[in-house]
Amino acid sequence: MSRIGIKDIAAKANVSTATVSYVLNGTRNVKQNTKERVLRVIEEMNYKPNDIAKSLKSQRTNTIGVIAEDVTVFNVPEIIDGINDFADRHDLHILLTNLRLDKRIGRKFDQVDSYRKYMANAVSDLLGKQVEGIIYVGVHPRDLTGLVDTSGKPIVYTYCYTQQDISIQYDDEQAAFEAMSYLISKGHRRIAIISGMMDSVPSRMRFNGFYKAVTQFELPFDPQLIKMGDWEAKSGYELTKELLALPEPPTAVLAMNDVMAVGVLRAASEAGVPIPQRLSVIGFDNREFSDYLTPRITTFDLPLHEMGYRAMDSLMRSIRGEEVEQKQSPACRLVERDSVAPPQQS
Amino acid sequence: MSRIGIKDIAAKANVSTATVSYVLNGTRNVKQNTKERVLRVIEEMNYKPNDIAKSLKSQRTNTIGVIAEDVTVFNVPEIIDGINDFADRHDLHILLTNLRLDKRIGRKFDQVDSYRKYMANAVSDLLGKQVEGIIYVGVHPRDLTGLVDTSGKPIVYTYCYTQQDISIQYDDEQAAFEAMSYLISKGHRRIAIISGMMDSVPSRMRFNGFYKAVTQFELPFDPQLIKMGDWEAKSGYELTKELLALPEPPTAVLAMNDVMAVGVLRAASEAGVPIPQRLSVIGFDNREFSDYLTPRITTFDLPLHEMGYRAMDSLMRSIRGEEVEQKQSPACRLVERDSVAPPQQS
DNA sequence: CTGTTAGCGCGTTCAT
DNA sequence: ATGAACGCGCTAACAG
Repeated sequence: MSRIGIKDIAAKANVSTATVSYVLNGTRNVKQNTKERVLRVIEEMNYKPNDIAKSLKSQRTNTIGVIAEDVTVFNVPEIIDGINDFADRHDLHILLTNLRLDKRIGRKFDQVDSYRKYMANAVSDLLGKQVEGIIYVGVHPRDLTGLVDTSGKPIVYTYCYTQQDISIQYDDEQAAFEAMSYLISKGHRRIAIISGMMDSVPSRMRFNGFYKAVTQFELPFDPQLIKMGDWEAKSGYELTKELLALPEPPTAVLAMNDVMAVGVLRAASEAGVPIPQRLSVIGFDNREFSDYLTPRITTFDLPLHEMGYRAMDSLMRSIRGEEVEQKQSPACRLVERDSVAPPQQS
Repeated sequence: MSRIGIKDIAAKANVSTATVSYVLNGTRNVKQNTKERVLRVIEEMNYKPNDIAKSLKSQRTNTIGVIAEDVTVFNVPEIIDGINDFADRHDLHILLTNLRLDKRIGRKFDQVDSYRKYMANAVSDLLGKQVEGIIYVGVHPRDLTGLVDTSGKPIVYTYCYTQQDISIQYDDEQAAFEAMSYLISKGHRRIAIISGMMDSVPSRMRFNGFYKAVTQFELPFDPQLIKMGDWEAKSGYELTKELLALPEPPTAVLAMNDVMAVGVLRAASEAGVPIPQRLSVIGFDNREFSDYLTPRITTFDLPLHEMGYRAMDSLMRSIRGEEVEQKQSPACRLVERDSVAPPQQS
């Protein structure tokens, strides 16, 4: 199946290749007569121009490289969807590199050396393919400064960030503050928090939001209500058992992700503590399952699609040489369900 | 800007471009001396060959087009991960097209005309980019015969199929049969099934597996135990209420997906029927949340990674002109958890 | 055996 | 409306 080229068309239509090119791209006026003839031949021969050759001359590939740390982690597909949404509207193509970090190194993000080479290879491949820019999609918000060298090509980070590039990451602190405000508006004063690990930036930022609410609303600050988890259900379970064993247990728990909220539910159920009547729970991430649990848990939805879309938008602006805001933080959105109620009068 | 080309290297190293090319590709012997000099200059100038130009000449892009019906649907990321796994090992690149069907048309897969144009565009774009083959990743197993024309380029379907191309789809019938065998081995004889909609091929195949077990193990066939759901939790909930209201309710329920199993759990809980003591439940898909529910539900894991990996393997064989099995059906795997127990003696 | 020259792949675009 | 140069790297043919 030797592909038919522009010169086959030119020959059959009795014109030069230049004319065919002009007809195809509307780059210049062509007599209606010949134009139609050319178009007809193109149709007949089912001709498709070769974008590779076109790119070589035009120096444009209309292709963006996307490096995803791991497409199987829950936040990534929605971000890619946002990227595609933008790409569709602007006739851009996506060259996807999946680092498969979760499969290859698990959660050991601190062991940078174990994946630095994957990143370098990915970038190198993408640059070789002449992508016009790169979007880096993390699986865990963290500082990646100095890890990736794109030799000058624009790059935008999302779900992570660096000190010197454009990055898009939702506002952790604001979301935690809003969660607290919501619980407080329902009448809660004794609110516990189950955080992620404190070596994680979002953990600390969400804790800041928590603490800001504590001071701003003048809640009693009780260190016993502050528990450090590890993002997994089991830690939510165990820390909730501790909380419920307190002489004066909290009336509400803010879990920093929905997975740990699962543990909260389990511990409460085992202890015979009904949710939300005696304990309110609020999660984070709006994972699909948060709607399947009993009770359905109130949580925060992440602006993942928007992050992908804005990453593309920012990248394209950057490619065009426009000024782009370095840090963008779209807001999370409260999803009210059944796991929060006013505290019981006692 | 990586404006530097092979001739810049050649100039600086005082050799011809041919020599540089030979050094880079090891296509011919080059004197150790000059080779080192060239390599040094390449290093110094941080030169990266332009794959676009290379592809134009070599007629090979090492790029595979992947068309995903919707990357945000649960089965797709794992399949893509399998595709990437293979691609990594064979130095292939992935040009990803996300049709976004779930967002654009929802579940109305029968309305082919509403998305035929998206498919055609996707294929056309990919062919223009000179991909060496295409993998089509569905979100719902169904027959796509006649929808996609790749003008001769190899294509492999996964999580769906056509009458004339290679396709990889797990074995629905076998899985349903195994689910039944498992329940029967636990002592169940009165087993209900909550199917998906019967206009769906996998529904019918799983039903075949169910029925095969009924006859093979000589179970009483009671049409009241056969319920048709619509894949959503609500239908699982309502149909289970009907089942529990039966004069002689089933001791086990086979739900054709985990989402409907959520409904089963809810209905049982409301009716005060403990699971698994008085009702065993088995799901399908091994969705993440199936491990977070109470009780954790027993289900079937789908070989998604393997499907992606094998799709790539088959595609590459096909590209090389080798004979490839047209239909491949990797097996699903039982995941034993807490929602199945022997039936209560009554 | 090592290195060079020149044409090619495929479409774009300038000068004629 | 056309011929021919061009983009960038590969490679056949040729020279030393």
